[in-house]
Amino acid sequence: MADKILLIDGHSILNRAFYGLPPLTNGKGFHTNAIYGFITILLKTIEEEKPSYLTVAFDRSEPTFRHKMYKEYKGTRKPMPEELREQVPVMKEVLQAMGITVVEQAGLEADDIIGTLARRCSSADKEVVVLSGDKDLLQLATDTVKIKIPKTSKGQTTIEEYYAKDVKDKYQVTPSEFIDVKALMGDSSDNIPGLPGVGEKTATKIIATYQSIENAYAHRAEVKPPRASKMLDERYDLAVLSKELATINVTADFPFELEGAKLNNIFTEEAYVYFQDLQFKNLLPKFTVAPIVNDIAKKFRVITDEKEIQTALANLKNDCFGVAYQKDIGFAISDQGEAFAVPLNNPMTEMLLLPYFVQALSKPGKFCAFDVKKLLKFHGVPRDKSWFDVSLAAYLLNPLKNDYTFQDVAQEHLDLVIDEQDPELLLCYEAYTVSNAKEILRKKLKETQMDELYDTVEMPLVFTLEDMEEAGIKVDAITLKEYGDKLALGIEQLQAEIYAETGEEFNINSPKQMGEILFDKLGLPHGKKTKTGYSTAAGVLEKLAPEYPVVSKILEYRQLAKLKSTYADGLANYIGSDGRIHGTFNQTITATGRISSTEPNLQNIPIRMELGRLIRKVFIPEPGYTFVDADYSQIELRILAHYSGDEQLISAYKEAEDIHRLTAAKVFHVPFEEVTELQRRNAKAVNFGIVYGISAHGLSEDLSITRKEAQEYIENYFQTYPGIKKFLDGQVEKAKADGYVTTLFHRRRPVPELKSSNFNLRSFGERVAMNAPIQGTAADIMKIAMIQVNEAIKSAGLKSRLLLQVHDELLIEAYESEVEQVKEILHQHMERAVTLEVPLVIDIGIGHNWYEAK
DNA sequence: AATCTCACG
DNA sequence: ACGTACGTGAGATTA
Repeated sequence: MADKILLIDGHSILNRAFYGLPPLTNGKGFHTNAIYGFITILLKTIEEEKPSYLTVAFDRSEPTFRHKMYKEYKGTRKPMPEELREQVPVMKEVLQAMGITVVEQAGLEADDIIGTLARRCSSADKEVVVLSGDKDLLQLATDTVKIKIPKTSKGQTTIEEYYAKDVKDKYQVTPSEFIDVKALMGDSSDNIPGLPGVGEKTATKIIATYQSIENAYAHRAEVKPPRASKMLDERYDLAVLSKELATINVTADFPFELEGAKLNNIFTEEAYVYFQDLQFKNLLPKFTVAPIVNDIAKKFRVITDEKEIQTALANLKNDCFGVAYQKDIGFAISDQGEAFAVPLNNPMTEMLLLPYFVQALSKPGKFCAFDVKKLLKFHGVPRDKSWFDVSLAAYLLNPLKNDYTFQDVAQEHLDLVIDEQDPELLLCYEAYTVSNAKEILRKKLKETQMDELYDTVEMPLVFTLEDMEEAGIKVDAITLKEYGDKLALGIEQLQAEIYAETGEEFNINSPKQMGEILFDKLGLPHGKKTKTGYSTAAGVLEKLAPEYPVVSKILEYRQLAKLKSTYADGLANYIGSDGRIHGTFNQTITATGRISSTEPNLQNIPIRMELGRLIRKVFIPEPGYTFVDADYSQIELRILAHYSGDEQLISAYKEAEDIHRLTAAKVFHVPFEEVTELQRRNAKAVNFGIVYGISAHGLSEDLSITRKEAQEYIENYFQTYPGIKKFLDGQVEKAKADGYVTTLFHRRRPVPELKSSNFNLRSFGERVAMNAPIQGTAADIMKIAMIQVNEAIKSAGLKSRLLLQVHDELLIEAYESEVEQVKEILHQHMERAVTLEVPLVIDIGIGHNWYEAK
């Protein structure tokens, strides 16, 4: 069989991959989706075709002859999005690292290179396969030149294959006639003018009949329809030019050595480095050559003998240890570049193993770990020593990641790729990574001015959160059950009524079924559509409720169903044997620096609606204790007032004036005393909107007013408080210039969206830049307050305990005789956590359950 | 696994 | 001409 050569149209495949895949980035924020898609399709095609030679052709960035021609007609092309542009040079480097020849030539487009190579190779008796995303290349098809075009439909990629006869079958014309068809119909994306009024159908018919533009012109009088006949006669010049533009040059002059394109092993060491950097983890196993000699693992040991464990522990040097513990696996300790693991196995049970772990942690010295809070849960692990939590440092340096793993830290900060399957060695790697990453992370924290934030806020907070998780909150299981039963009754009742009124039994929890019943069957006017069907969101249904009583019942059903599934039933599952719920507070989740709460989420317990709010009655203190609840009054607006330096706002807060009323008076130009309820409510919404990064659309949606009115509110607001406008604009400017914004305590929030070519994403980035410093500073202040409140309670030897944080609120289970002292501590440390231009104020509530206390 | 909906600050 | 308020987590349905 003749040798086969595969020719790839680089830009068109890269383009397809870019638009066909969701945005992917490596840890450094570099986009990788186009390269990934290209490599995937490249591997698939090599697998299918098994070519002996391979070449990828790219356009050069300089304008080519044909580009110059279009410019006279259509101006410039749409620019390539930045997210794709940055991938092009790297794509070429990756191909070169894989030993694949890349051809690009000034003055030639990739099409011309491929056309010429296809012609030369098939003359040299080679089989030729062309891979392109562009069907223009079909003009190159012959009996021995095959064109492959990937097509994506319904998420499935299939590759269509065309020899000359397949082109004829599908398009009714031969490959060379295909040029004339395209020339007649034109192609706006390629800036080929074509003949006005001639589309695909007409063009195909003309060429199928006359074989070429020239022959059609010779018979122009007979050409049908008359419109085309006329155009051919009058604008033949346009047709000729179009044909020139549409024709791929197959006789271009450029050097090419076939032997240089020989396809060898593409999984080279050089390529491995690129794949690591791009984080194509699933492709790494394809590399069979041991790419990088990894001698770190040589320093790892697995110890099972108890005597040896003793010896290893005794031999630890006292400086800085890395420690790791994995449930059901064991623990590992790293010391000065070495590491050993003590696995859990028969006969080493957890009971026997834990004391060794605690013994190791009780040695003098400093300790690094990936999740210190988790380690503190083990009985006997000392807290009063120097801990360094690597996950927190990694989070501060980039708070946008979905999860934090020590493998990612090793790759990003130590340039070490860990591809280890053995669980015990993996544990050694973790211990090794955390001990070795400490210094570099400290250095980076210092460089970003976040070392103080780390040392005085994030790291100490670990202990506060662990105290809170250990304390848990008592829940009255019996009352919770009764509450659930009551909801179940209501749900049953409403369900029956909804079925009766719609005349059908369906799953009310299914938005799909509900949409069909409401909008198709009953013909109610539908509002927004989602990508899968009608929207049945509360906002849409509320607009219909006054006119259609059944919709109100659906809304009520939804409310009850939510309360039952998420809260009544949901919370019951988390009540422990001590009658308390011990949730988890997460410190490395949010982009802004807030903490989050999971398993269960205790930060979204209902309060806004009375029926939901009742559930707070099941959260109760121990006998002899009382709840003391403290929340910051308008902390975000106060931070905004501080940042803006606006004298009116600052003095209003100093005088404890009603800020929403003041805003209403200014924005609506009425005397302070004459502000109506509605005006105050609207002004409050504007104040909220400002904190979120105001947009006229968002505000109009929230207030059910027109965009124009919302725009006027906003303009009046900025006129009233010019300092706020200046501050918000400044944040957006800073984010554009630096790529991030910061809080009062130097916490960073990167804003990569501002670089996007997508308008919506960019607008989102602007709102983020305005909101993050405010929300983040509030989070910082609350964290500082929590640490201080918790410490003050403990150092005063009180029995009272901090239980929950809900962003601007702290809940304390206070021993009854300590209530006054606790209130004093809360005032002291929450209101004085930081000194701003405006006072910080808290409101305190007291009660025998959370409902009463708030 | 993705989508929709809805609970909170 | 476009389309969203900022930040979260959980349950139910559907693909």
